[in-house]
Amino acid sequence: MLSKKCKYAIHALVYLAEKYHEGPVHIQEIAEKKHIPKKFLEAILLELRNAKVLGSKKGKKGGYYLYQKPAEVNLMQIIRLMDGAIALLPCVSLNYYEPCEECRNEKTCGIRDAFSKVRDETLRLLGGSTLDKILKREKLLEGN
Amino acid sequence: MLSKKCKYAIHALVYLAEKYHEGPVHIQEIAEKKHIPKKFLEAILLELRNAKVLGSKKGKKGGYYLYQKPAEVNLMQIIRLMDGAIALLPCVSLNYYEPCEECRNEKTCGIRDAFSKVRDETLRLLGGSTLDKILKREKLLEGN
DNA sequence: TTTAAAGTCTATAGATATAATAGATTAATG
DNA sequence: CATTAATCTATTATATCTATAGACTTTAAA
Repeated sequence: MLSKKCKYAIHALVYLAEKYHEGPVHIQEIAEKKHIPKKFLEAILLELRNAKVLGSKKGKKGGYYLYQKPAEVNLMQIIRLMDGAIALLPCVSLNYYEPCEECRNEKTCGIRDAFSKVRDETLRLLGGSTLDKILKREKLLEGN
Repeated sequence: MLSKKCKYAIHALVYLAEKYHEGPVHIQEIAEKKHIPKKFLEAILLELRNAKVLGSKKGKKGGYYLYQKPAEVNLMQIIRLMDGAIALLPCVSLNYYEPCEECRNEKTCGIRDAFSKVRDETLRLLGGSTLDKILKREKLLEGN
């Protein structure tokens, strides 16, 4: 399960993708529209900014904006930033690999195979899910 | 990420699948062979027993054994029992559904689609991964 | 140049979940 | 009936997640 932090991040980013051409958006506005605790959102947006996903501007007329194009930001990136590994086991994780304590020799472990496949499929699907696709889908669904 | 509890459960079950025709196996033995804290394993096996995945026998010559055949127990079941939902979002979970607080109307939420697909693929792969397949794979890998 | 608005940063509190342990009880075997 | 091993209840420890508080910094507009 994704953490709340991660869900908040996704929703905030979708909102900012919607406002992509409208300059910086206040934390306050995002928090209200997406029902996210403001102070918590603050920390999340800051993290996304440090990861160069968002840009920010201080002072009056300040706020946050997408630093990358909506077509260049996908769910895989966001989840990795917020929650870490996407794989279900550390021993099959690409970005957060750690050896398993239980299975002595990884080479003969019969469990890893299924989890590698799950990881591959998950990365494929989440990697292909960009902010602009999510936004297009919302527009489509709202149209009905 | 799976919890330790869940990983312990999988390893213990694979071990019991290996000993499928050898009668009850002591907790102590499983704990030692798989390097799992005995008391923690106790709780795990008990839960699997209550879920009718394992059977048990008390007293001398007692222990735990697979109640179902190794081909009938798969990773999907085990994970659901130990960790709950397999889906990454509660609003796309089949067994542990809960509405999302952030998105007001689920019908027009553009985020859910990718996560439904991830869920489907994950269930397919984990559901097909049975204890006997895992065991066969281990024998195969050890053979090389 | 002052002031208000808005992001930045550090610290921490509270809640929840995870992981592990202890001890008393019950059941089966020989 | 004594021994062995599972069962059950309770508790502790640790870690992570979620959220909040408050002081500081930057910017833009009055």
